[in-house]
Amino acid sequence: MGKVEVRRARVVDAILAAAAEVMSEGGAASLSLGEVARRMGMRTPSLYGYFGSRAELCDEIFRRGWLEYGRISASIEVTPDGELGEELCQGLYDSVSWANEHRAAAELMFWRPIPHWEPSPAAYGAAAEVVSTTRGLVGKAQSFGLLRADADAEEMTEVLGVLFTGVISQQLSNEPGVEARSGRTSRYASALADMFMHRYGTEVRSTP
Amino acid sequence: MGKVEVRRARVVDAILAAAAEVMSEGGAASLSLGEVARRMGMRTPSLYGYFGSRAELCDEIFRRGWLEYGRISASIEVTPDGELGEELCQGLYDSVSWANEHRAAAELMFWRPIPHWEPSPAAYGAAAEVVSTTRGLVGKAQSFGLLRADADAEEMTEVLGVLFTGVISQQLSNEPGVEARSGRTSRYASALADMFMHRYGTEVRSTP
DNA sequence: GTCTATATCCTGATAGAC
DNA sequence: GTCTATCAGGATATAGAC
Repeated sequence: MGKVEVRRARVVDAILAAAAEVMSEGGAASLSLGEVARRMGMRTPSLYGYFGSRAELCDEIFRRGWLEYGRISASIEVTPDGELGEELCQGLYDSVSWANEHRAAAELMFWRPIPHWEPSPAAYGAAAEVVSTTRGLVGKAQSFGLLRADADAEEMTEVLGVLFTGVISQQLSNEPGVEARSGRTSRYASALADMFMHRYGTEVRSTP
Repeated sequence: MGKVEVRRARVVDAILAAAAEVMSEGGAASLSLGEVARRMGMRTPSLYGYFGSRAELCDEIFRRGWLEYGRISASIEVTPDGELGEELCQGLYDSVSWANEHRAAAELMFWRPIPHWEPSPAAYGAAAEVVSTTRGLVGKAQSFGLLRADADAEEMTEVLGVLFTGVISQQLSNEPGVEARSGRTSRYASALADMFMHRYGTEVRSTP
């Protein structure tokens, strides 16, 4: 990659960061190119040298958001003798924390806050990849005997999707910015993980 | 209530209906008073005779939304010999259907799509009431022996909140308008209900 | 109660000079 | 690449006549 491309990529990063900052403050729909340019010390038309439109900018935030969020999913360690329930609980916490710290991306990823905008098929691919990764982890857990072999892997993946979407949505709408471990999440994260493992796990565990 | 009040209430209803229509089409944040007035055959300033501001209009849609949605929660029948799992599954379907048919209200209720708007404390009371109703149903189910008496009622209520928020969010963001029974919801509604009952129910049931 | 007229400010996007 | 200038339109909200 040549020097110009590096420099260009850096400007793109800066634009995305400024845009995310604006959206985090006033909600995703409050994104305005004028405000982004202002914070960067540029004029609005200059932004069009890097993005074709406001929608393309949203697309890129959405795409990178799923890319980064995917690392959280992937960081759930599935090992033969690990405590899957605790890993899952940790994953819920991490997701909520991530959504707090990346509100702009999270709103675009889990809601549909921008009038007349929806992610392009290309951007949507990044989201699909995360689902696919999750599906892989479920299969792995099954092969290790941590999750019931007779349960439908697709079903478990969908159920996990609902749980993660649920906690993130509640966090963003009810107490944005409140740290996961001190907020409402702490009241149900472990309960959700327990419930999932109780239904789909193989271990018989005592329940209070 | 005098004739003028009746007439006034009817106009208020019509404004709310028009506003909901606009928001349903382009997303909640696409609400514009000009467009509302246009559809009603009025001028924008006339709306200010009924609502003090755009925010107040959102507040009222939010408040009425929770009021109406509360009827779905309340319609989950908890009877001593009823099948609670099936009632819960039906409740999930009904919620998704309701969210589809009342997209404007649902977006305001479960997301935070309008820049710089958040529900007033008064409007939020309607939401709290629904949680309280749910909590009551959980207690009732416990007293009937349908849910474990040794489980925390608050915890179960919170868990249910996450499940309902999760399915509604996924519906609104992934396939708005698609009927619940023919969409993705059909792939996990019963699985979620099963999972909840498996963990918190008293019956021992065979699981495939 | 509803209107016209207006204040004030914002938006995304483009043309073309430098 | 970035700028100035501008287009064409939108928004919420208010003042005051009828």
